[in-house]
Amino acid sequence: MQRGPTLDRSFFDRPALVVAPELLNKVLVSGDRAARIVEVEAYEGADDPASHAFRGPTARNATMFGRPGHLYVYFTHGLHWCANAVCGPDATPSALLLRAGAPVAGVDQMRVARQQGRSVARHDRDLCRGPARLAQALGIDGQADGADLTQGRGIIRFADDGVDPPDPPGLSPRVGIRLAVERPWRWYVPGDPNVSGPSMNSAGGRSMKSPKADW
DNA sequence: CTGCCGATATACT
DNA sequence: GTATATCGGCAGC
Repeated sequence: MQRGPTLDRSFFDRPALVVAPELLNKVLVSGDRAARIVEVEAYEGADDPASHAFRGPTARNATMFGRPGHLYVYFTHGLHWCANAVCGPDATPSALLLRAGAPVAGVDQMRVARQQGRSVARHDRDLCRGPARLAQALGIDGQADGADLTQGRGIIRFADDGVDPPDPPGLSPRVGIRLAVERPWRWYVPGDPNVSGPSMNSAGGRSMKSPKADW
């Protein structure tokens, strides 16, 4: 499986804005499947109107108010699951939405998991590009909410396989929100084709016609 | 590639 | 009733 140590609690027990760029290029392991995280977004608490935690704890967002290093999984739009890594400080809501990854192991299982009814991911690039796709590809759903990511033997964890975070990382506003859109709290790996949404890259010779604004 | 639209759980007014 | 941290299918370019 994946080489390298499992990220421990001290890694996550810091503000999400600090952890975010360091989490890029770490490997999210779920059973026999793994994806290199190439895009994350930070969400805070009472001062972040775009966050689920903005209005205080509920049954759904309880994990966000819990301990750093756990997985917050929520259901959205009536169909999709999305996964977050809870950050610090302890007992204050703070999390990183895992928005996209590059498949690195268990790709066959990912292809199976991503086939629902008639929908089929036609390119491997579509397996983990997007928060709900990433969760589905890795088999993460509501059962994984609250899982401890820092147990080395846990089913879901982050491995550091020695690939450094990008320097500098890409930075932009968060995707798909209406409030606090001006905050540049989305980090990504420049040039990675698995990044969802706007990214200042054309790695692999992809088009990049009318240059989109990028922070 | 871009844009529109529907599916529909959860939280909220 | 409305809004939402999304996605897939389709139309059109």
